Amino acid sequence: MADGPDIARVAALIGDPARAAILNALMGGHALTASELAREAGVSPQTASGHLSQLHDGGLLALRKQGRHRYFSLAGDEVAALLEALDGLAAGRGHLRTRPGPRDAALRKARVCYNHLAGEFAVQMFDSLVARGAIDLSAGAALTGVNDGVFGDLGIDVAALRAGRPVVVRECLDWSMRRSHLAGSLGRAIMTRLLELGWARRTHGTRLVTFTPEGERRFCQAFPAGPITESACPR
Amino acid sequence: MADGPDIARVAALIGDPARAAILNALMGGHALTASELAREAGVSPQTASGHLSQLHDGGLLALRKQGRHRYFSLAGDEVAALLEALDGLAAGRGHLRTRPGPRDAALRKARVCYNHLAGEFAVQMFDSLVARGAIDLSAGAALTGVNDGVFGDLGIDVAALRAGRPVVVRECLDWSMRRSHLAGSLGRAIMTRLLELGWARRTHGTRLVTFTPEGERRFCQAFPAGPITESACPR
DNA sequence: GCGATGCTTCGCCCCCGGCCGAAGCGTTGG
DNA sequence: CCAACGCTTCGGCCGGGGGCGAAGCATCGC
Repeated sequence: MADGPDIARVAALIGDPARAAILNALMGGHALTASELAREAGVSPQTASGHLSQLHDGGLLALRKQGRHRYFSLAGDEVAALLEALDGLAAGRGHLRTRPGPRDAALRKARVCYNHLAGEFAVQMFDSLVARGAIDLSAGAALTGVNDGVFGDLGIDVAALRAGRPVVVRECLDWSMRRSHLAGSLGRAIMTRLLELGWARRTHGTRLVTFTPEGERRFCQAFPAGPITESACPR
Repeated sequence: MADGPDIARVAALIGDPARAAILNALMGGHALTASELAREAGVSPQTASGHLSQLHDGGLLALRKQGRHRYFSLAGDEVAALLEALDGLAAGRGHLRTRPGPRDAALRKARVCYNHLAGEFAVQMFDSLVARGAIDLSAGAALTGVNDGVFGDLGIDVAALRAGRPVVVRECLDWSMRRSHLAGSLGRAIMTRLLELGWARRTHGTRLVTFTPEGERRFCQAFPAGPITESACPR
């Protein structure tokens, strides 16, 4: 009667409050040390250490030793995508840890999802890229040649990305919107550039991403919303 | 420190072996009674009853009382999609309950995902529909007008589907392939027709879907693979 | 070398939660 | 009405696993 992969093992890993808090903290994209994660989860360093090795053994976390520190991060895009999906389902079922407030609304607009952008802005960007034919979805997400120089204008070397890794573009189901946004190495590169260009800033220790007025204008210019989509941008 | 939905609650629900077995059984799409699910999970009826109320309270299961039976089914597409995503991650991390065998390969080709088709065939169908412009992904998945009469030929009344429910088309990330396949009420309708037309049959108590030689031919004719996609069909 | 810091391992406590036996409740069928 | 059946609730058992204190290893700075 038991066919298919062992769901329970993975789900049980995420199912502990302390471990879930750790994973949630790592959704911010920054690699964090064991002690930082312990603080984040509200448990002692020993306890956190145990949780971290479980998550590592389970394949959910990547580990990089550096001096006397051990930096943990999510094991990859798929893990982040799964956590987003869980977020979505939990939110839809009313399982909230905090009451929805203004902070929540800001998160829906723009936030970090591991290493790329999520939220209304991210969905608009994804749609815009698809609409202009930069991304082809007819046989899995793939980069086409056409992009009207968007990536070049942003200062992103697409050729270098292609060379670097096989998977450049990947879909990730957004938590708040129920739509795909851009993940993969391209998504990562864009997020990086948005911060470098000063269009948006991150709030430390949070997944929150705040666009400057100027940055928002530029963003909407680079990734215009289609006629159907309700725009995340003013006017 | 706690922002966002309560992931742990949902994950913990799935994280128990008995409950995971129950959910897995319900991925077959059929509504099952409490005792059937108890047998499926290998626990006593009392124990199963407890698990079932937890899953129901948690919003993962839908319940329909009928006489002295209680029929349980998955609460919706999103739950099925989450379970598929978990399957994928677990498989990728080598968390398998059974050794991969011929049965496994058959599951990768075609299987049921709650109420719609999944596997290579399903991905090919999705790609084919996108390529011919029947589904528009530029702003979330939506049905266009164009469909070259495919749906009509299959005996599916698209207008009636539109009227019935708001969401007609939805993406679901495939477990074995890492690509989207078609869910939503349209996906459900197509699955139903495939069985009614006798193109494919289900193996009882499994998620397995087997196409007849004739059915496979017809299917590939109705949903031809693009030039890029490696075809699930012979030749 | 020494101590401080970051992290892990060990040992133990303890509680949460899965599990089943027995009993209770509702429905069906005679 | 009673018996059979499906399912749930209650009570108690028990194991797994999270939690921390204390000690053990590494690494860094001096």
